[in-house]
Amino acid sequence: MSEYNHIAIEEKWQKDWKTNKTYKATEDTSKEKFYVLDMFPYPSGAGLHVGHPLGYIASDIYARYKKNEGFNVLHPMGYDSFGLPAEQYAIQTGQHPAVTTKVNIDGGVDKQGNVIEGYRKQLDIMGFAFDWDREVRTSSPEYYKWTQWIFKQIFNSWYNKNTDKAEHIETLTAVFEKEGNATINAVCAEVDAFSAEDWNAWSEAAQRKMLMNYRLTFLADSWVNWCPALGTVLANDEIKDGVSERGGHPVEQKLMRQWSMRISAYAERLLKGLNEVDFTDSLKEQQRNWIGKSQGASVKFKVLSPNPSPEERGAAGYLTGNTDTATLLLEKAKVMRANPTEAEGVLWQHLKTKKVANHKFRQQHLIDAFIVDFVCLDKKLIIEVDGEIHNHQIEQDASRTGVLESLGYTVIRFKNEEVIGDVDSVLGRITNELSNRPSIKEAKEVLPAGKDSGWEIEVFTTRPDTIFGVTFMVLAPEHELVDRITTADNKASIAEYKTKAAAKTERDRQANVKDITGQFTGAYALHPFTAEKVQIWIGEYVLASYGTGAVMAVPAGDQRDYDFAKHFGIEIPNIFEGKDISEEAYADKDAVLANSDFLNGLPVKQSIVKAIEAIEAKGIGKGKTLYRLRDAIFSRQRYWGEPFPVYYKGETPYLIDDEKLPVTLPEVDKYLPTEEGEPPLARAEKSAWDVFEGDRMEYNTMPGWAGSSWYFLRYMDPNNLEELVNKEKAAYWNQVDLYIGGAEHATGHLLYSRFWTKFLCDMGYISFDEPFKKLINQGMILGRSSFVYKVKDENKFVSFGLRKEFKTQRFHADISNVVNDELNVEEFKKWRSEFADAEFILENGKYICGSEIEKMSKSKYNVQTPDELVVKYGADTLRCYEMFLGPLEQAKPWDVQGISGVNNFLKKLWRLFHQGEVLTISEGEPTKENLKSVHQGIKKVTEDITRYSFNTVVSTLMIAVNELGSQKCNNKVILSDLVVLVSPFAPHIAEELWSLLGNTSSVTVASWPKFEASHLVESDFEYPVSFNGKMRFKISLPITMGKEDVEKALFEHEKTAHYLDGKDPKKVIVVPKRIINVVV
RNA sequence: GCGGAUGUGGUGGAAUUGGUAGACACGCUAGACUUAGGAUCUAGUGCCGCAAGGUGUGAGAGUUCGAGUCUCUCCAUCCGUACCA
Repeated sequence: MSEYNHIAIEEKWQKDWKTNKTYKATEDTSKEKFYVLDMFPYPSGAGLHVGHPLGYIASDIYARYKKNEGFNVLHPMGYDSFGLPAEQYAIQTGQHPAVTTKVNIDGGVDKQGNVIEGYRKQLDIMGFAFDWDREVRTSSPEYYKWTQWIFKQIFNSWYNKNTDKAEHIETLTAVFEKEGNATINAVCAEVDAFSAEDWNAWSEAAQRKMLMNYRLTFLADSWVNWCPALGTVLANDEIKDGVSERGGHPVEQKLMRQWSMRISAYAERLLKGLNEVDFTDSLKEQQRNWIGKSQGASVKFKVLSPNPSPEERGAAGYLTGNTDTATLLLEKAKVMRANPTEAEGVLWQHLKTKKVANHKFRQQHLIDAFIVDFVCLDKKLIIEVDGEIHNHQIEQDASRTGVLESLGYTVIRFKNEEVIGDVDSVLGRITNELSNRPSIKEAKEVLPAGKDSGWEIEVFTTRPDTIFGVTFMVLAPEHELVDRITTADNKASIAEYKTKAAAKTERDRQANVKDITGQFTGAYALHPFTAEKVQIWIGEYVLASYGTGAVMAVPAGDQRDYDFAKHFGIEIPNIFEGKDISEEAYADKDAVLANSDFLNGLPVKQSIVKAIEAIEAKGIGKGKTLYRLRDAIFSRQRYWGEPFPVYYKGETPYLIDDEKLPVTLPEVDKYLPTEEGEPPLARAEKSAWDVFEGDRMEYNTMPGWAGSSWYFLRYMDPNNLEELVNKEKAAYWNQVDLYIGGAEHATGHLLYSRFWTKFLCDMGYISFDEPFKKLINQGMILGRSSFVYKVKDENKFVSFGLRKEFKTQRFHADISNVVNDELNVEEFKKWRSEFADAEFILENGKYICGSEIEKMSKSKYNVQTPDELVVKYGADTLRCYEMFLGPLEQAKPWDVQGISGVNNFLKKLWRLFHQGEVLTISEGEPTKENLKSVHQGIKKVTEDITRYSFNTVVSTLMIAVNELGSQKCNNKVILSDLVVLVSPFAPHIAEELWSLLGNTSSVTVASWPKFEASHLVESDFEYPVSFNGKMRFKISLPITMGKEDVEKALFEHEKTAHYLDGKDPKKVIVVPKRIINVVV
C-alpha cells in the first residue's frame, strides 16, 4: 500500500475485531474495572447524523485509553426502543412497532420501500469498541420482564422515614396488625388513624385500599393533559399554545386514575446525593431547582365569619355568630369549653351522647354576638345554666334572651343546683321541650359543620420572620375556600374574576406576569399575633398548584406582595430597621426586624427560628420543608410500552406472579384507544394475552423512562434469566465511572434513574445508591442552514443581496443543492417541483443563499450524515475531526471544510512509516530529539484525555507527527509509542500501523506509553525578557543559573540597554524557568 | 426576573496553578512542482504602520513586578427555569 487507503484498512480491522471479539468484556476480578457508558439512543428511522456520534466518540476514546492503561473496561451499547414515533408510524401504516423498530436497528426495508441501513451498521462503521454481546433493547420481553419485576418491588414497598429507606410492605402490615398506623412514620398520602382492631377487621380489599396510601407506586386520581382527539395523555412539553404539538388538537384537564411513583419520598436524598457526584454545576443546579426545596413554616390564619344575609340569619346554621368579631368570641368560647363549671360538665356528659331524644347539642356555641351554654340547632333550643353571676345580671340576660328569641330560638334556663341535684328531671324537661318543637332540617347551612373554630387558611412561607408585616392574604382563584368566604356583595365580582382567570391558558397567565390583578373577597382573616383584621384577596399571582395555594402577603418583604399592595392601595408597613421601602420591597435576608413585637432588633436568620418557635407554641403551625418535586405519573394510554404486571379483581389491583413474567404485549387490531377512550391494550382479546388474570388486566403501559431508568444495571449481566443482575457482578462493575450524553435529560432520565438506583439499593439488590459517578453532557453540533427568498405573491426568487428590495418570504433550501452559498437552481427546482417554473433573480450571475447556524434537523434540510464523510475520508478522520472541532461540552457549528486538515494529519502519520510503497521502519536507537517529541506528546495526551480535553489531544498528536516528520524519524521505538497514543482516536489506522511494526496482538491491549521526564530535561531555558510586563526579547540561559547570575547576564545583553533607555531598573523579577521582568 | 454558562484573529479554537496571547487547524496571500489542481511541498498571515514602533482577549475600573486568567461594575449571546410564596 503506497497511499493511506482508509477504506481497505477500516474494513479489514472492523472484520478482525468482530471475529476476534476484541471488545468483549468479562468479569476479570484480577483487574480494576472501569465502566464507560453512553446514553443509549432511540432508534429512529431517520438514522444518525453527524451530531449523534459525538458523545459516542468521546466515550469510545476514553474507554480505549482506560483499556490501554490496564483497566478492565465495560463499554456497552443498546437501544431505548419503546416510544412514540414507532407507535405513530404503526397507527399510520398498520405495521407492528416491533417490526419497524427492528428494521431501524438491524436494517431492512420500510413500508414505502426505502432501504434503511439501521443504527447498528451506522455505529459499526465508526469503529466503536462496544461489547455487542451485552446489547439490551428496552422493548424486548427478556429485558422488560425485569422492568416489570422492578415495578413489582416498588409496588411492594413503602418509605419508612425513621430508617430513611424504602422497606418491604410486610414490615408495614406487621405493624398495622399489632398497633394500627399511629406509630408509623411514612411518606404517604394523608390517612386517618386506625387501630390494629380496625385493620384486622377490614376486608382484603379495604386493607389493600389503605396500603395504596403507602406504596411507593400507587394508583391515584391525577390531573392530566388529556387530548381527546389523540386519545392520550400528553406531557407538558407536548403542548404548545394550549393545543397538542402534533396535529394541533385541543387539550383539556382531566382527572384520571393513574399509577404514580412516589419519587417525592426521595426528594431529600436526591438533593443530598448531588454532593457526591461529579456533574456540572449547571446540571446540579437544574436538578436542585427541579426538586425545589424551600424551608420555612406553615401557618394557619383563622377566617373571620362573613356577615350572613338576612335569610341566612333567619335559618339555623351551625356557626351562627353574626359579626366579623365572631372569631374573637369563638376564642373565648374555646376557653369556656375547656373550663366548664361543675353543673355544665354534668349536663354536657348527658347531652353530648345524644341520649336526649337523639338530638345533637353543641356546647358554648356562638349565636349572634352571644355565647350560649348549650344549643340544639335543629330545634332552635338554647339551654343556659346559670351560676351565681347571673343573679347580678338579670337585666343583661333578659335583653340577651330577647335577641335570641327574635332569631327564633327558645331559651330555657336551669340553675346550677337543679342540674347537680336532679339531672334526670332537667333532662326530662329538655326532652319534653324538644319534642314540642318542629325540626328545621331544611335549614340551609351558612357554614359547613364539623369544625368548631370555623375556617382556616393555611399558608406556607419561607419568611415566617416577616409575619408582623402581613397586611393581607391572597388565595389562588381556584382555592376551595374562595366561594365560601366571599361576602354577598363581593360574590359577583369574585365570580367574574374567577371566570376570567379560568378562561386564560397557563401560557396567557405567564405572559402577563407584569399585569397586577386581584379581587377582594370581602372576608377577613385574623392575624394570629396582633389579632388585627387582615383582608383576604384572590389573585392570579398565587398558584393553586404550589404550597397551599394561599399566601400571607408581606408587602415590605416581597416584591410581588409590594406591587399588589401598591396597586390596590393596601398599606405597606415597614418591618425592617433602617431599610428604605418607599420604592420597592426589601427582600434580602440581611435585615434586622422592627415593628415586629418579640422579633424587634433580631436579624432575619434568628427571627426565623424564633418566629417558628412562637408559631409552634401557639399551635397555629409549624416549621416545614416544602419540595416542588411532584410524584411522577407512571401510566401512559399507549401501546408501545411495557405492560404492567397487574390485574384487577373489581377495583383492586393485584400483581402477576414472578413465574409468569414477562407479561408480553398482546396483539391488537389497531394501535388506537377504544371507542370508550380506554387505552389500546383494552382492544386485545382475552386470548391475546399470554397472562390474563382476575376481571381484567391493567390496560395502561409504562412511560418511556421506565426502561431507561435501570438499563446500566442490565449491561452488567444482560442474559441473566434468574435475576435483574447478579449481585457479585453488580458489585464488581458497580457505578458508571463515566457517563456521556445529552443535556436534555438533565431533569427527567437522570432524576428517575437516580431514584430507582436508590430504591434498588435500599432493597439490597445493589450496593450503591448513585448510578453515575461522573457525567458529561456533550454539546450539540449545529448545522448551517441555507435559505432562498421568494417574493410574496409572485413565483419569483431573489438572491440574498437583493432580498431587501422586495417583500420576501424565507424558505430552507436543501444544503445538498448549495455550494459555497451558491444555489444550484436546477437541482432546487427538481427538489421543489412546485417552483419548477419560478423565476430566479441572480446577482453577479449567481443565486446566493442566506445562511444561519441552527440546530441540525431534518425539517431544516441542514443535516450532515456521517456516512458520506466516512466513505470520503474514513471513520478515523471523522472521529478525530469531531473531537478537533472544540471542547466536548460546547455547542459547535458543523463545517466540513476543516476536515481536510485532520485527514492530512492521518496521511502524514501514514507517511512516517512509508516512503512511496516501501515500509521504512528502522530499528536502532532513537535520537534525543525524537524522544523529546514523543514524550512531550505522551505527557500532554495523557493529561488532556484525563481532563476530557479531546480537541487539544488531536492538536498535540498533530504537533508530534509534524515534528517527527521534519525529523524524518522512522524509529520503531518512537513510532510504537506514537501509534498507541493515536489509537484511541483513530483505531483502524493505528491497528494497521501497529501490525506493520511487527506486533501480532491488537493495539487495543498495548500498554499506554510511560512518560519519562528525563527526555524533556534541557540544560538551557530561553527566558522571555519583559520590561514593565511587555515581552521584548529572549535570552537563553542555563536552567541551573541563580537569580543573581541571571540578572548579571541580562544586563550584559546588548538589547537590555536599549529598553532601559538610560534609566536605572527599579526592580528585576526572575522567576526560574518562567520569565524575567524588569521594572523601569 | 432568577439560575448556569460563554465572550480571544476572517473562521473553529489554544493558553491546566496569574508568567512569551493567538498553539493546532481551516481560510487567505505568495512561491515551487505540474497539461491541470478541490493533489503535494515551501514561506507568510491579530490589527495599525514602509519601518522603528504602537496596539490588542466584550466595555470600564481595581489588585499585582506581571491579568485572557483574580476582584468589582456594566454590556452581549446561549442554555435552563419561571409569579415557587
